[in-house]
Amino acid sequence: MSKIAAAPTLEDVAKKAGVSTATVSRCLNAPDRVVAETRTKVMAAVTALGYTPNFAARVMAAKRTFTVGAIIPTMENAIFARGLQAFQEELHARGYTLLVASSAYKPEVEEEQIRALVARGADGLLLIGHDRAESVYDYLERQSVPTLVAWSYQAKARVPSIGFDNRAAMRGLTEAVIQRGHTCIAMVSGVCAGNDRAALRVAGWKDALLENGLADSATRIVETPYGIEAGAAAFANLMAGPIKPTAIMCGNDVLAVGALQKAHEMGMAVPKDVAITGFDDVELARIVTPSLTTVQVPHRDMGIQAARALVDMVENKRAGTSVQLETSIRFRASLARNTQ
Amino acid sequence: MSKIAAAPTLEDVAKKAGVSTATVSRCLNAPDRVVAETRTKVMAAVTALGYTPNFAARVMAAKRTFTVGAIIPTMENAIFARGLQAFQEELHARGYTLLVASSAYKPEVEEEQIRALVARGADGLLLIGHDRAESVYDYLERQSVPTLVAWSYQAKARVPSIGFDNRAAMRGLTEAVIQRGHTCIAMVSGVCAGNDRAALRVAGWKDALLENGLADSATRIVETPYGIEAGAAAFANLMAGPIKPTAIMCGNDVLAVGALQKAHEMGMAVPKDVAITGFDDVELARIVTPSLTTVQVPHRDMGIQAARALVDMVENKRAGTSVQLETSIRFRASLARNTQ
DNA sequence: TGTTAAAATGTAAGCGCTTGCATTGCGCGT
DNA sequence: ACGCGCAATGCAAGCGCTTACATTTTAACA
Repeated sequence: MSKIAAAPTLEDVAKKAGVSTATVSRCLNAPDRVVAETRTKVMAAVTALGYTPNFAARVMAAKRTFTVGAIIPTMENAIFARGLQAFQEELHARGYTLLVASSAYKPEVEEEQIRALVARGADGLLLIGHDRAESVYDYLERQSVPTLVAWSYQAKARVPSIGFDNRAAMRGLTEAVIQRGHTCIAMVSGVCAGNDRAALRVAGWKDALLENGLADSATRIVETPYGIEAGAAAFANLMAGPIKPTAIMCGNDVLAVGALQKAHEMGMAVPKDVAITGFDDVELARIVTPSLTTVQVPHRDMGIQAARALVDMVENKRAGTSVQLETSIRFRASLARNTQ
Repeated sequence: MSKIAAAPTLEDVAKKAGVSTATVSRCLNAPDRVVAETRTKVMAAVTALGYTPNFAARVMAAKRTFTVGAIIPTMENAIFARGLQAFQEELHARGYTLLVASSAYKPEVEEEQIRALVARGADGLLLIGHDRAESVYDYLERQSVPTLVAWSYQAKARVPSIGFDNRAAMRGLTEAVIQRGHTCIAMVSGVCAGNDRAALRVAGWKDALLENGLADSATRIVETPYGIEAGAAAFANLMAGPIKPTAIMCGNDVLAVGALQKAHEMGMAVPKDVAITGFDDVELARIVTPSLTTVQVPHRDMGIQAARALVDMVENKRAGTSVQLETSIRFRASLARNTQ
């Protein structure tokens, strides 16, 4: 008659190995503080019982989880995947586990996720972008959870960040478009509220337009939620007016792909009839036809540096310093070499 | 002089509200067991202190986490994203949190992740596909963690599954290709070891070939890791021989997109020179040019049903029953309507 | 061989919460 | 006005682990 087999505990292992629970614990966490012979006995008991330490108990006792949390706006598309992958690999190499949650671009969901991750004892947190309620930062401070921002660099922000200058990057790309002879340059932006990346990209686009005397272009902007369909709709919207832009710059690659699709559907040739650009350089940008001119972001490098910085903040209780990374433009088929 | 503000605990709240910790706990977990006046006091204290319950402590005491874990082979591409999204939405609606980990298609990583999730107290687990070491199932049984498999349906398997018949689906698609007049039909498969979906898709492809007297085609198969590049290389590989297949069927859409790219690069027209098919019907399949003929999988439905089934298993300690879902073929441009 | 310090191990006090059970307080019937 | 039953609250025992401190063992030295 087998009794209900509750998962074995440290104590079970200790009993089986004929030692104290403290010794078993040390065996697992600091093997060199235990003599080889004992260690062997204990390990045998662990294996025999199929013991797995209870994480919650360990956390409670040790007040460390070796877990860091990341909250990203979306998992549906690959924008954050590559960087996050690198982040998690680097974390893993340093003995940390990554927990990921997604906020669906909703501030209130993000806040909920932050609390969930903190409650779960995350030793540190990675957030995307700076733009969120001050109260969130207050909370994080009170809970003293080291926090780092990625995908956006802002020197004077409340928490350190590892990222790039979204504004300058977008300005650079816009200048390139202008150089190609375009004068009517519209923009499809993601939702800017609560999203500094989106807002800064719009700002960069405007910067370039104004500097080049294209102020009238600067009103031709549509803001739309994230998604291919949304990008398509926005494109149609911009093309509906009497004056059709000759270039459509999108706040991210996903929107740009939508625009590309819609252009195709509407029988407009890209880049002949209209040039289209994206931002992020996700894998998709190379795959679509025509391939997409976009801003290349150092995803992996960002992920790795973020991991290092965050672990440093966690382990040495240091404040953490911001790092600005460089972006570059990837010229591809969706923007003509020369319009004129 | 402010002392180091440790995060507030239940006791702090209790003290501030002038009640016992038990009352505060009940306020949070069973508000109706506490009289309104007290509840107000307690809630005020909670807010004032910015209290967040310590999850680990709660888990230890209650032995329930209201968390379920899912381990998917990859996050890099969208194959599992849609289904997982639905899974998590349904879970959320039922008061559960989803923790996701990815195994990079490596069995040993998967096992590690399973242990990590179990140690973290996951009340239930969602795994992709049935094919893994028996010892893993032994472990799960001993820890008595309800487990469900998705993306593959196998009635006689050790744990219940919500999925579809990969073999029959692939056979159906292959038959459609044969009907189009193709006789030299090669396959690019994902790695089959430890991946029943991949293996079953290959089996389905072979079934159709053999039934239609195309046995010689059945040797024209390349197995390759997951990824667009890998798909491209596999395509080139298959086209390198003296006899060029007129149709290339891929084990998933990502490989198919790679094949598509390579065909383009090699100057082969799709579907005129070579037809290409995928499997999964991810968003990408509609976006590439030409769009991809593929097997549509009921991602969202699968996710929702999986969530319901798993929660049922967790809450009612029921064994859980398997459900088979239907797939259908999405005919698109990459497979000619009629070759002859 | 006796001392003593260092190494190995054991003891037991929590970590912050939930919950069974004991206690208190209240409204009601008589 | 009294006792009853039930609702509201408090008390305190863990949950499984880590770790400071106490104790025992070992080994090294005179």
